[in-house]
Amino acid sequence: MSDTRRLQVLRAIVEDYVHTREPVGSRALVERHDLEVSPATIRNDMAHLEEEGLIAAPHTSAGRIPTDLGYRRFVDKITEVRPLTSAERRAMDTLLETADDHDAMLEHTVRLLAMLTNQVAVIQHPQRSTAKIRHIDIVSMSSHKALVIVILSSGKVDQRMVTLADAIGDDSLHRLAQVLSSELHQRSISALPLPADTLISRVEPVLRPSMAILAQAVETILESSRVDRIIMAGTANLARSGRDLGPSIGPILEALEEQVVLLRLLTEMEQDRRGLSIRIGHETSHDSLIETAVVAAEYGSHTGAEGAKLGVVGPTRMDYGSTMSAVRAMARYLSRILSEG
Amino acid sequence: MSDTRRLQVLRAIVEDYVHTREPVGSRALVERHDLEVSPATIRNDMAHLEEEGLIAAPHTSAGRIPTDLGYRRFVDKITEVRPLTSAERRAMDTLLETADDHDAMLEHTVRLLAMLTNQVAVIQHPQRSTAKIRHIDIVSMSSHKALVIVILSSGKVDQRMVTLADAIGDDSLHRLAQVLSSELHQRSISALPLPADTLISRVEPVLRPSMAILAQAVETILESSRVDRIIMAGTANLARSGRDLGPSIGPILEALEEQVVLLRLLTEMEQDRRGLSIRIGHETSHDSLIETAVVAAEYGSHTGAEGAKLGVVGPTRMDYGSTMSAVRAMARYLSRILSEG
DNA sequence: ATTAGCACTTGTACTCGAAGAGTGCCAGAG
DNA sequence: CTCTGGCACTCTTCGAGTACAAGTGCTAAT
Repeated sequence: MSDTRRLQVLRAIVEDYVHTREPVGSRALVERHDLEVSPATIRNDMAHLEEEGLIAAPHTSAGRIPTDLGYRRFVDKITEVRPLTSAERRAMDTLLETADDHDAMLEHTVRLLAMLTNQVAVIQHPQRSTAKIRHIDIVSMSSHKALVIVILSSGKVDQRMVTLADAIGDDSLHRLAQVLSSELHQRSISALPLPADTLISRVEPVLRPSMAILAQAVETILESSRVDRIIMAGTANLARSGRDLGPSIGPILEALEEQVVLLRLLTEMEQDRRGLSIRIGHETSHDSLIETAVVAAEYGSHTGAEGAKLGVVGPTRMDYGSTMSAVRAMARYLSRILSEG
Repeated sequence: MSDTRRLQVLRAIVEDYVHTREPVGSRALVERHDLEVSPATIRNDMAHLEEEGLIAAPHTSAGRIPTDLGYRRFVDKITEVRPLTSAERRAMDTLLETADDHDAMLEHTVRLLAMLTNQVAVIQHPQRSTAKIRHIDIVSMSSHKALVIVILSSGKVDQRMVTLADAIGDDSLHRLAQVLSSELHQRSISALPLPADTLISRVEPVLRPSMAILAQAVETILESSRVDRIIMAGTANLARSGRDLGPSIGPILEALEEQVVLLRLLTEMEQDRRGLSIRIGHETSHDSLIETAVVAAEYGSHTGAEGAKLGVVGPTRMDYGSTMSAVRAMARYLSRILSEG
């Protein structure tokens, strides 16, 4: 019992099925690949593979298609990550030039990834739990309204409008900003709650009510800045591969729009030795995603923030080789740019 | 020839078809609506309506369905905008409470609109051509890197990372920010290019190369802040109404992701007397949207910025009455909040 | 202007049968 | 023990044929 040939057969089945989207039979298998044995032999191997739960036959008289488990083994044992083509390299370099601010960077990245893989691409905003406060600004918008702006070490800027207790002049506002900024400088955004009492005691009594409001606003900003968000691109690609995705792509789109689900999934996925995290079919443990696979990789990990991921969501019947390489390359590329910037 | 009855018939056809998604025949028509004439009479009317191009028969022996033109007349002559239900009112009020910053506001709005209408909702970032610069900040990120932050009168905050010509201390950076901020204060963002020479002459020679870079950065920020963007929600709803949208929703999703198309469409749509802009089918003059209709309304127009729109994109076979009312109510509501904030 | 009746058209649903694809198993050869 | 050829069997797919239902357009009568 040639064990290596069985793997070959599995590989051939996955590749053919990914290519043709049709169940693949023993005859076609020996013809398309140069396995130098007869169809009957292949049939025996296929029977074994079926026993192992790696492939399945939709009908008695149809060929076999890989199961989730089959894809899993294919990915684990067989797939080699393909190097990027020069066209893909070039696309990434163009990305660098058009990189504007932090958010635009992520957006361009996710779009490019969607284009490269022809699938839905997602990217997590970097978790900034290790980020620090770099600066705080307050800008008067009208007599009682002001905009509180918090700048983090990661380069991210968050803002929030507040209504002050009293009409406050620009000078006092400036004073308040200075106190906030110097008191909280370099404070980790995960160190909550803020020392509101200290902050308040640092300013003249007349400013104290407003300072309380401002401190509260900063705290709110920090809290919501720890909430992860996901940017998505290429949902149109879902429709194109709709044939693979069961009856309707509606539930999938819903799951994707419901960022919470995807976020949790991305977070709990662990990287394998190749630096990739892959979930296939039921492994996503989410019913709507039962016919999809997620391929993700961490990026920016050496900048201190840990665990932000990017990846793609596609049908389980996808070209894992090129998807994996695209995702990994993208993650590395983005990491490099972020650490340079 | 009772002309008013023909309109009644058209209305009935549209309503039935929207409701049942099936071609509607003369018999069903007289039964479901209490037109007190016989099917034969209705048939005569239908023949007239067909001549006018308002309805069409998919097959000789099927009922009639409205054409784009039919929907158009229905919308123009017949539909009355329905008042909101109390549940909808309540949902909008909840929205107010969760309104955080400017962007979150728009995002919540578009999500709510998607939920209310069960369709894809879109909202244009307000065109800020009339917005003014309120404040400019510069925050040092590392020895040569700094973050330029521009705060606009609309409350929007834009930022951009720059690499300075020389290592510059916090004091000098602060000085540069002060010059920029005071020189450009209240300047309209559409007044480009900036008076770079004046700005540069205001600082000591040693800072001038960096000032040139900063001025350039501010200009870039202003330029890109004039570029409109679209936020979208509810794409999953597209899939659910997929039956109405022809062979595949792929091209539609693509058109929506391609924001440029939608942006131009929204911009050139003109409001009717009811404060609504509607394009039906071919009126969108975009092939991928041939089976969709766009219902939009301007918001925030009395705050000075003109022409920002929000709306929904759905199948031509939609419930125009409630969609129109939801869109209009949402636009008014958002306008009110924006003018208060 | 409206109505009743009727012939005509056409899509839909269903059945039947033939064709094609692929398997599983068995017996035999290396 | 592994591989192979052969063969019966199963099951889906596809086309043709047919009956049926829905709905129209027309004509003649009111």
